[in-house]
Amino acid sequence: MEGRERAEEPRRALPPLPGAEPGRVVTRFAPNPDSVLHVGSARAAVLSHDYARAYGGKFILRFDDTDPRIKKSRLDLYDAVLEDLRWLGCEPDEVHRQSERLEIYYRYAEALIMMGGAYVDTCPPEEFRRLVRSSRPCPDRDLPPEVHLERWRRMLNGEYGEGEAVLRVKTDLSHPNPAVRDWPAFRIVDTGRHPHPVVGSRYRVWPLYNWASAVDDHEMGVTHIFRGQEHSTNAEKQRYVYARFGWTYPVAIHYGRLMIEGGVLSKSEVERGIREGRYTGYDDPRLATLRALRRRGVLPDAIRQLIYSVGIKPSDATVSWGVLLAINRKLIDPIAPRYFAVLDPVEVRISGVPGELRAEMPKHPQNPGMGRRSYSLAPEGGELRLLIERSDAASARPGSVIRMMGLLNARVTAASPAGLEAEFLPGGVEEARSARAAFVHWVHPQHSIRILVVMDDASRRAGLAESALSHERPGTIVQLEREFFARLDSVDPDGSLVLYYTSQRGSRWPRSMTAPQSWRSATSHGSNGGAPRYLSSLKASSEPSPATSFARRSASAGPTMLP
RNA sequence: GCUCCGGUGGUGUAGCCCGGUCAAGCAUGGCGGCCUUUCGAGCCGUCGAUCGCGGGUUCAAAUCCCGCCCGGAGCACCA
Repeated sequence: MEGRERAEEPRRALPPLPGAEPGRVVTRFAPNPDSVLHVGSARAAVLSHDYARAYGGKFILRFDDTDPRIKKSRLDLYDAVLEDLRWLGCEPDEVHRQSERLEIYYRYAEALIMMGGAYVDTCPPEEFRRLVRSSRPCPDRDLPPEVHLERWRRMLNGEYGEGEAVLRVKTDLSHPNPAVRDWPAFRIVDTGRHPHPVVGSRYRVWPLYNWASAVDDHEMGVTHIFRGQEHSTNAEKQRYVYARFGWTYPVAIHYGRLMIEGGVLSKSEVERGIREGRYTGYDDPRLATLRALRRRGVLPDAIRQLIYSVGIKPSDATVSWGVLLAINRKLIDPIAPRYFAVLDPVEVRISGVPGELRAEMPKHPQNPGMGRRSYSLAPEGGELRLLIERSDAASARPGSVIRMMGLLNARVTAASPAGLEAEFLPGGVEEARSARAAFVHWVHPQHSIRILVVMDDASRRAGLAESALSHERPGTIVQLEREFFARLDSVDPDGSLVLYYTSQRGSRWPRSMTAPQSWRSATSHGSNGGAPRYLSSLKASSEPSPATSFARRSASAGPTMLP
């Protein structure tokens, strides 16, 4: 692992962990369940989990839910976080909630008070701040431990109101960083008015982050801590507690923020946006939450590889969607079955079709084991009507040859904004090649279903896809050939199959900068300028309501878990 | 303001500790080409950084030293 060989591949493995002994590594992921996980939080989770596994150690999930008031936890989010974590492949060995461990924090507090290492401060906050800024003690500081023990009991008994007393850890009043000087360990919360979602109003004295964290990391035998660099002064604060008790502080590794360019990530912005209805939920495709990425068809391993490649340095990193999606494409390409879909359809009328034609295409060109999709298409009066993409039709010229992939070749005889007329040409792929034909995908009206694609900017595009698509399970990531990857999601109330856009090659943010011109016309309601009557009279499918069977499977399948 | 931390192509990252083989590797992106029944997938090629700026040490600096500039984080009875 050492040596100075050049990296020729993106990092696929973790660098060695400082101070790690095989079998003795304990890590923890400590979120506050006040929102769902996003790519940034995934960084701590993945590193903590993967290092624990790499060294045969233990990975603990600990909910840091000790603020019943400002960063209030929500009961439903404890489960949501665990679900996100499992999806990421980070199954915890133990799960704890700090709100259920208050007695433990109290015990250590008492011990420290008796050692003279902590005191109950009854100075008004402003007064304390004024004193400590000039390195002077609050008068309470030098009272004997017995007095503070007594005050501590009174705190617990509810004899002080909110803000009237706080337990502080004695550190160093001349520490260069005022925040480190005698930092607070416990404060009083009126849980009658602000009940905690787990323990209600059972406790009034609540530990602050540094106390609960310090005690738990020791109690749980944590050896390595991964967290954002905003916690680096906290490590410094906690070292005072460890020194007093004679404990060894874990190896703390701080890293910078990980953001996705243009992806909304801030907890408060996510919460506010959802509340105000600007986002459809935690899984709105514009968000960089894990749930949004999952719904879009981003695999957990893509996120993991991204985190590995960004590494563990303390500076912030803003990666583009392109990088994440490119990693993801490499993973989904081998497993995504191929289907035809036309989002902005125009009609092609092909005359001279000799008889019934059979289209048969592999679901995956490199993986025959995935099966095939096939359709028998009967011409009416020698004429076959197909739908193709408007942009494809626009580049066809009378006289040119067009290849309906997997089906037939035809020579274009007339082209207009309403569509194409063409005449059947015998021959297959070879003939099409030598005629320099344009290879295009198509949909037959009688063998199609309606689809609705939720794009990465949350707009919706309606279209048609070949009917076999309806036999795929929800959660499957497919490639709509020559267009993009998308994840099968659900069935819309109007019967359309709903897909979430995953990505296409070269996609950047904002995508509209690079989108083909044909996309501009179709934004939210699925334009169909060329064949409106045709589309509206279209039957959803010739097959026995595939949408319904899809819906049934969809309902029983539960949350989508990809292999 | 104070305390930490960081600055390599558009973006992310490797190298910096142990100076030369680094006018700098990889990925993404742009461009061009190829492709076995069919794909905006894949493959190949190519474009793009004198390594924040200035000075110093040295035969030699992205790598060591000093100064400056820029950016981030922290400075809560939040986590």
